[in-house]
Amino acid sequence: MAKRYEQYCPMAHALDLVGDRWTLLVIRDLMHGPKRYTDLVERLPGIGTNILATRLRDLEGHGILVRRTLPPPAASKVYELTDYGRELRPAMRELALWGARSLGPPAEEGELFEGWLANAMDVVIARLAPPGRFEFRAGDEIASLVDGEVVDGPIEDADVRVAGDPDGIYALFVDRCFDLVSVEGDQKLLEELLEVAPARTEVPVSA
Amino acid sequence: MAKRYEQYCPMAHALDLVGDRWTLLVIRDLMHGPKRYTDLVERLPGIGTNILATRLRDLEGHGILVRRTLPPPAASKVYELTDYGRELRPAMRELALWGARSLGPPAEEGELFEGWLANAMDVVIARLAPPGRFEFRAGDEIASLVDGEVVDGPIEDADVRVAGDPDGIYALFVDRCFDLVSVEGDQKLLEELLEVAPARTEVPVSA
DNA sequence: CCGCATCCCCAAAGATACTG
DNA sequence: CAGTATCTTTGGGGATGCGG
Repeated sequence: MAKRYEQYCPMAHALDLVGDRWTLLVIRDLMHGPKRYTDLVERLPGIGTNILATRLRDLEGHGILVRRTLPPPAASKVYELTDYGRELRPAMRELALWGARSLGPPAEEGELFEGWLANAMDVVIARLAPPGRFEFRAGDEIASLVDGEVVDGPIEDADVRVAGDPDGIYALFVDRCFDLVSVEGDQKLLEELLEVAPARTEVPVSA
Repeated sequence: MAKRYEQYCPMAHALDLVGDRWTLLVIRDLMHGPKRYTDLVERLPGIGTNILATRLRDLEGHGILVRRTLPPPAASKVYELTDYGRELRPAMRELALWGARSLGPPAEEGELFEGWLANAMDVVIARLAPPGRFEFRAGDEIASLVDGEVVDGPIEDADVRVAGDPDGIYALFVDRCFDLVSVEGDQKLLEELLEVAPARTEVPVSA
């Protein structure tokens, strides 16, 4: 995993650090907080344990994450982004925002892995979200937004709670269609939130 | 090059489109205008012609670039980004900006390939550049900035012309040190331009 | 269980040669 | 010039094993 691209270019250099297969997805999963090895395996279908181990070692070597042992009685190891690693957020968000344009609603159940809702919300709405406490449920997934920050799982004292299936949540965010979800709480605030979601745009080929 | 990551996530989807090795570098080289096949080979040291051919075919299939035949007498084929492809610019810029933080000055001559200066300038200064016409020479490379837009090669009627070797240009941009370059024209304007360059920041590991 | 290391196999990448 | 064809090498995916 040493240098691949032997040219003087900031982007080539960035790709030397985080351009390997799976690497950005590992970082994505660590963006919302530290995770254990097996948590990462769950969220990265098909990764192969050796690859994950290699990626984690490389990322640690580059100062992008650190390996930490939780205090007893937990005493398990977690991987956590450094500040340097967290500073990849703007780049990842722009990339995901571009990707979101040609990503339709979830096609098969099999595509949905733990954390998908939080990841999607982080891209679509977390940038300019108005202050407030929002909780979203799409099937089994629950993710929340607290003053512009995405957090995994449910929250207390939500201003708005939205529930639906994945398609319904998709329709809500992308088309601002409320027909397939149930909303509880301050609907005005929800509408305000959806204002900040990027508008749907045409792409040449949806593949 | 079909789908690699089988999960519902905007970033995973983006990486399915442009996450293959070399792909973002190909797009980077097309950002400043259409290029021929062999132009790309020159700018991508070590790519292997078959890989480039594959990447170009995939990118065309995804609507990110088009293959165009120039009108006679040139009649050669060029690859050109579509609007959809050009919209990757913000993502690429953020990524390169992050990469620039741990990229030192050029170490060996062998790292410098055609277009490196334009690529670097695009990242470092083109975002918020003040209006004006700037021309930079670093060794053999010449790139210019016209009202915030990077163009390859020299320009007429430059407000400022800067010349030096790669290290000197690096010192100018990163440390705002004028000692290793020669400046001709409106130095005040140049200083104003350098204001927009991101400040040097510490990174945990420079590797 | 969790956190990997090992092994096997195949697919993709690098290098080179060659052709329309 | 713009690729294709071929060959070799490297790296990834999947299963399994194994110490803590």
